[in-house]
Amino acid sequence: MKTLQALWGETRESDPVRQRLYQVLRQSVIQMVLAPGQALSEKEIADTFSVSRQPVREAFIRLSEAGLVEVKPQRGTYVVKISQRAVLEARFVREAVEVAVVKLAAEKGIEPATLTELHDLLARQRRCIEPNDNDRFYRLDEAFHRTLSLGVQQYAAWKVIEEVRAQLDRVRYLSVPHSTPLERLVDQHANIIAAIEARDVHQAEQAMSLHLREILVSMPDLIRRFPAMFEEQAAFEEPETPVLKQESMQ
Amino acid sequence: MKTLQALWGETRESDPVRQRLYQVLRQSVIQMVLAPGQALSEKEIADTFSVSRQPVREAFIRLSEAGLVEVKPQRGTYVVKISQRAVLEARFVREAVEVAVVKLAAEKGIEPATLTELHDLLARQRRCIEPNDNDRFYRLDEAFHRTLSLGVQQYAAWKVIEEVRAQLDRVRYLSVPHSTPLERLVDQHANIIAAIEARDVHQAEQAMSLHLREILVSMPDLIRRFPAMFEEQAAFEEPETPVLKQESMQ
DNA sequence: CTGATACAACTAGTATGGTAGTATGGCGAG
DNA sequence: CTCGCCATACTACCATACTAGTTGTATCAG
Repeated sequence: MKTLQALWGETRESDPVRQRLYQVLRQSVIQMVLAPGQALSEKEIADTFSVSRQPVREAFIRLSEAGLVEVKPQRGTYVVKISQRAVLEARFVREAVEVAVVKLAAEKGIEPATLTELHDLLARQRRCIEPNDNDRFYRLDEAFHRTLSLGVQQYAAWKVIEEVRAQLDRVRYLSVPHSTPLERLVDQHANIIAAIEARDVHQAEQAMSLHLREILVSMPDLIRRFPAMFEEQAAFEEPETPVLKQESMQ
Repeated sequence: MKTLQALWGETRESDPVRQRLYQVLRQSVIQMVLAPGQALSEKEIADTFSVSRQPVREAFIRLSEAGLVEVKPQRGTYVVKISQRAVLEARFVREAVEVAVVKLAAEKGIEPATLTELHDLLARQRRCIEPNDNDRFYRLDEAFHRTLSLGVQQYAAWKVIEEVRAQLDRVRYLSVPHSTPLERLVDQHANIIAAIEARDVHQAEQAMSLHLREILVSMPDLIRRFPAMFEEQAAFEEPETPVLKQESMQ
C-alpha cells in the first residue's frame, strides 16, 4: 500500500500544485488509501504536503466533480462511500461510449499503427497473467482502452470514459485479488481486437459489451464482504431531485 | 442580447459565488455574449461582478474543464473558438449515451408519470413553433432530454450529456434563426416518444440517432458564414492526432 | 535605421487572513 | 437523569497579499 507522500513524489514538480494534488488524491481514493467515509480537510492535506490551502481546495472541487469526495460547505469534505447506484450508472455510460467507439473502429477501420499498438499491449497483458501482476495489468488495461478511443480520433470520448472509470476502478481495486481472472480479461481484449480486424461490427459491439459487464458479477459479493465501503442504500428509493439545478459545479 | 450583469441577477444569491459565476460565464460563452477568441482575465471579471479573484479563478478552471475557455498560465484566459473537431466529438459522445438511454427506455419501459411529462413538454414545444420562440424551445428541448435520461434513472448519463451539450449549443445558437425548422425537431421528439411507447427498441434508437445528427447538416454552412468563430483548420482535412494528455486537470 | 536588452505592465499561481456557518461537548435547569 | 443552551473548535468560502512568469515597448548600442 502506497502512502500519500509516495504518490506525491511521483508527480511532476513542474505541474501546478493543484494538479499534482488532484492526481495523488484521486489515486488514493481509488486505491482505498483514503477510506470511504473518511473526513478530509483543506488544512490537514495542506500541512501534509507543505502547500497552502488554496490549491488543496481546488483539488477538492475537482474531486467532487468526479464524484470521489463530497464537499459540505462549512462542515467538511468526505471521501464518498461507494454507491452501487453510482457504479451502475458509471458502467452504463462507459458501455454506451465504448461500444460506440468499437463500432466506429469496426466500421471505419483503424490505422495499422494503432492495431500494432493494441497487439503489443495485449502481449504485455498476457505476461501479467502468470505472476498475477494486477497493478501492471491495470495500467495496461487503461492504455488499451485509451489507445482504442484515440485510435478512432475520439478524444472527448476518452475523457468521459476516464472520468467514469474512477467509480468502477474503486470497485475493481476492492475486488483484487478475488476478481475475474486476468486471463479472462485478456481473452476479452483479444476478442475485441479480432472483431475489429474482421470488420465485424456486431461482434465487436458484443465483445466490448460483454467485457464491460464483468464488473456486475462481483458487485453483490463485494457489498456483502465490505459493507463499510458502501453507502447504505435505500436500495430502490428514489434519490434527490437534481432537476432544476444547473450543471454540476458543486 | 443579454448582458453579463443581467445573467448575474438571475442566479441565486444563496449559491456559492464560484457557481453563480460559472453559470453566467457558461451561458455567456454559449450565447456568444463572450466572443470566441476573446481574452478574459480574473481581475476584469472579478471587478465586473464586484467579487474577488478567487471564485472567478475557480469558475475559469471549471470552464476550462468543459472546454469553453483555455487557461494559459501566466498569460491569460481565452474563450476557445468553436472547433469542428470538438463539436463532432461531442456529438459522437452525446449520440452514444443518448441512444443507450432511449434503448433502455424502450426495453424496460418508463414510468407513466415520466411519459406524461414528456408529452407535456412536447405540447409546449409545439406552441413555440408558430411564434418561432427559439429561447423557450431551447429550454424545453433541454428539459425533454433531461426528463428522458432521469426517467430511466441515469443521472450520470445526463451529466455527461449536459457537459458535451455546451459545445453543441454554441453551434446551435450560432445557427439561429437559419437552423432546422422547429417543427422538424418537434416531430423528431414525437417519433422518439412514439417508439418508446411502442417498445420498439430499434425504432427508438434510429429516431434518437437521426435527431442528434441534425447538427451535422448546418456545420459546413456555418463555417463559411462565421469563419471568425471557428478555430482555423482546413475544413475537411483530416485532423492531426490529438496530443496524449492525462486527465483534464493537468 | 536595426537589433538587442532592460523594464513596465500585465497575467495566473500560490499563500495567508478574515468571516460566517455547523457540529459537539459540557454545563446548568428542570 | 434528561433536555436545552451556549461556548468552543472546527469547517469551507471568500478576500487580499505576494510570487513568479510572459509580453509588449521603449531605450540604447551598433
